[in-house]
Amino acid sequence: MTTRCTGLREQKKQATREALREAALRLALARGPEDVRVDDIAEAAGVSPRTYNNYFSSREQAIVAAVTADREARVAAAVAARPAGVGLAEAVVEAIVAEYTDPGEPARAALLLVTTHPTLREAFVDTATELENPLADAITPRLADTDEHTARVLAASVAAAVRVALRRWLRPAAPSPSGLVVPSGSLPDLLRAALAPLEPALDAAAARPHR
Amino acid sequence: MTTRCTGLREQKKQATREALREAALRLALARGPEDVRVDDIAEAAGVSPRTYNNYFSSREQAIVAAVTADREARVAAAVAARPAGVGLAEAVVEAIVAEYTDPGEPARAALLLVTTHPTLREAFVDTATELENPLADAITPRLADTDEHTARVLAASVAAAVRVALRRWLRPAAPSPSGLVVPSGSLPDLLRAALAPLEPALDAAAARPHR
DNA sequence: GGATAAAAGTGCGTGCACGCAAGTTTGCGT
DNA sequence: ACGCAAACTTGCGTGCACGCACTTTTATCC
Repeated sequence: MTTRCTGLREQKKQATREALREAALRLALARGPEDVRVDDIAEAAGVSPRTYNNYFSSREQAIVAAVTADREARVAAAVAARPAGVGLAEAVVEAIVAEYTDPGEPARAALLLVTTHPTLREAFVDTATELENPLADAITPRLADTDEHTARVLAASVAAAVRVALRRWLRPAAPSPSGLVVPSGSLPDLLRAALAPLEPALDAAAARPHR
Repeated sequence: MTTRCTGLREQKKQATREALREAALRLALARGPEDVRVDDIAEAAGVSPRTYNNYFSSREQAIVAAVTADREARVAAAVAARPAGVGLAEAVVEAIVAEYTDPGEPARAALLLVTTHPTLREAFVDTATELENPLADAITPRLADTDEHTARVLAASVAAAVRVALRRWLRPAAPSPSGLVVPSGSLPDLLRAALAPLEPALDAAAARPHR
């Protein structure tokens, strides 16, 4: 055993993880998220309750994971896939926006469930934190000095900005002091707006500034 | 009741909060953090265990709060206090570095306790998140367009960078692939290094770029 | 191919976070 | 000065996260 377990082992692990995610989401959609016990999820997935806890450290995490799937990996892959010529900021922003745009009909109901329930909202926002590591790995080779730590800081900042955007998106139209209620625009717009302030930092650290 | 409760009420609340912090730290220093029960902290502070939970949502949070006190407010105040002429990036960096430098002897033992124990380390790192709101309020008036949301993003990014620096500081000399172990320098240096990549973003958004 | 080590699953016990519905204190209006 | 409403405290009950020790499964090495 050195670095990679490509065998049946990892395969089964992903299978149970997905079974748990799916079971959690299905039950939450059926009875509402508050009336789902951990034991129910475990039983529906065919594992022990203790095993459930080896995969997810909170009930909400399991439900939300069914919606977010492995978004982090896809974002990281998308950033890595962009040609080296394009600016780092643009690459990151587009990768994230693409990943967070409406995934189509099936997930619609699940997303409504998540956005409706406050506890799930917070868990959903927190999933953006998991972007940090994959994103750091993806942007490291694009930096001027291939500095591990700079990449970490930038990735963490991007993740933080995404969280801000998500919170704003989920905040149901806070009344402004001027009396107007801003209807908090579409998620892609909010993401672009939240990431815009970070673009100078990203391009300043990038290998070849985009102009 | 409008906005401020300046009376005896708020005063007592802060008193119990401090009593809980102090009790938690004292007990943790005495027996080690693992052997401190929530009931003990509550009893030592003279409140019910349930009340303890109204102030802190985890045991670690109470212990760590004794070390961090109300650091967030001081950082925000320090940023607000810097003259308007100086660059935003410099103001923020100096305020944070100043706040995270060695506070002197008394807290030394407590900090050792926190850095020693893994569970407390994580809680300690997480306290940096609380910088977000006060910091956002402090930098809002210094922006070119007094945009609430830009300030939020920048503050969240700064907080994220601080967390990265703290994690790196607490990481006990990870062995590098080249065989060398880097002794992970002093905290002020790490903070400056972590915040450096964000400086372009901060100064780009600032009211008057510092040069 | 069987022995052996690593890893995942499981049962149990403990401490804890938190909702809820009282009881108690504080502050304000008249 | 009195009383009322809001804020804080408390006890209780429930579900849950997680450490620990143990069993079962999987991968590797001779």
